[in-house]
Amino acid sequence: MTVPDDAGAVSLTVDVVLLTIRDGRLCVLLVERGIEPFAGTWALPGGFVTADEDLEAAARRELAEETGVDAGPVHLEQLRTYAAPHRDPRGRVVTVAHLALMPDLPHPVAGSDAAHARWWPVDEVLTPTTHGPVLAFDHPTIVRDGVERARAKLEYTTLATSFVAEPFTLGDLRSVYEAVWGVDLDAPNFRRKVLSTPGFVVDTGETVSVGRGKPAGLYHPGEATDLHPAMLRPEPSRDLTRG
Amino acid sequence: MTVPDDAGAVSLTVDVVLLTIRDGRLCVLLVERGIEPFAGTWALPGGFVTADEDLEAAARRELAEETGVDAGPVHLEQLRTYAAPHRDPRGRVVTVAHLALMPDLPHPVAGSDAAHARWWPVDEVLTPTTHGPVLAFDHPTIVRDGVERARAKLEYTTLATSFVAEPFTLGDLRSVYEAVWGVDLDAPNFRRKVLSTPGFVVDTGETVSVGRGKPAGLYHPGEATDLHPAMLRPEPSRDLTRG
DNA sequence: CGTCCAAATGGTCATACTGACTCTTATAAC
DNA sequence: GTTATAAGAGTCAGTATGACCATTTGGACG
Repeated sequence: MTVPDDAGAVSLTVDVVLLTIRDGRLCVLLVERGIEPFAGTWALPGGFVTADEDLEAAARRELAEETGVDAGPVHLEQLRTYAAPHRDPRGRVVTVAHLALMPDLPHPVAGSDAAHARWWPVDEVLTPTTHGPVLAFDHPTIVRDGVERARAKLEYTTLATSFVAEPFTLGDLRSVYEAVWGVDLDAPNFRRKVLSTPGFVVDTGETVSVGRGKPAGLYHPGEATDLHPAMLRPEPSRDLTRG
Repeated sequence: MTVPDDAGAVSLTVDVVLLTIRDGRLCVLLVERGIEPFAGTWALPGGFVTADEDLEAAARRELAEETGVDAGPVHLEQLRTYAAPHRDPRGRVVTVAHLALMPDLPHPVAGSDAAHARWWPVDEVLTPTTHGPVLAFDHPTIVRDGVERARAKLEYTTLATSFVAEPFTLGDLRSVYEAVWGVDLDAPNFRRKVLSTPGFVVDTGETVSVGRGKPAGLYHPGEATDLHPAMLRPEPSRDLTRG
């Protein structure tokens, strides 16, 4: 009782849209390809799924191997599967894209295989520019879908906390929304919304002072995962391509 | 420049969670398996993706072949990919599950291969009962995910119209929400919400009278796809397993 | 044929949430 | 010490919602 060799035969890969926020801009991690096809262009970290490995394990392994990112602390979820017949010139390659979010830690983009990994602002990736990267395969579509998923999930989940290191201030958290959505949010209203959502954040009781301004309270992520009602996303006042 | 035969080699299938509403209950279409593995149990319609076919085409083809459903009018979207290493005893079979919604038309569950297709109320599928079906593979999980996706999308999209034949009354549309969510909605408030959302429905100007009660206005689906703000889902008052 | 019923439709009102805004406080930079 | 900056506290009007009540209308029923 086995599957005929040719029944639905494909090569299966995972790719990871790893997002973080650097200098107030939403950024995606890309790896420069050293081999054909698409040598010299930039691709999402990813690779073939091995024989006895599930998808999430494959995604975390590839993340570690190709970019030196310890996938332990990052949020990882399945995004979508891309299977257009000729998306890969080598043959029928189907990829299960994943979305990963992490804070802007002193990023270990320095591993062995990871020498060619780099953070790119998503606006430079999504809008073709002279100084932006050229993407391999259908990765522009995948990046776009990943970013849109992230934008949507900030509305109705507490996932924004995945973008900041602990502990964080409400200003840090607000900066996440502003960077991902490309809008400016009213600080008092944002504060009211976050604090009125049970379990969104937990007050540590401590404060920090960063440069000018009144010291800010420090928080940890709470137990809540969903926002009811949702955080409303204003129309993009800033240019969304600034990501 | 090809992929080594063994690199990420899997068999790829599509499966479809086709939902409709019959007699006020949310139902899923299942097919009785005639062959091993899982002969005699019930499975989602689906099958292997052919060499030059994309996923959506495969899903529509399988729906037509296995259940006689003309996939033209049904809403179809990718749901999630399931790839646990031993989910299929025949080998490494990965399935891309899809979610499909259709109105309760005089359903053509009568095609050739489709002789073994049947609608099952989702509550009988999700909660093991003596008279409910036994599902093959990891299809219980897939059905659960599909139903949860449908419930969620009714909140923030106009997808409920995919469950009703045109033209429809606001009572028909409200019944969709009530069946999928397992709640009772206030008719005047529901009406206000739907009519105040531009492009949710389009008034035909005609009315119908069905049995008792004041004749109801008839509507077509509008151009809108998203609901802002969302339709709020009350806590399940009715038992959700009645789904 | 008249009455009753059920469902659609048309409203009201209190409450919750949001967006826009002002004001105060506390710290670092100058 | 003064000022710039950001956090934090609070106000107020507009909107959306949930819970109701009232009216309309055609078929069902006697």
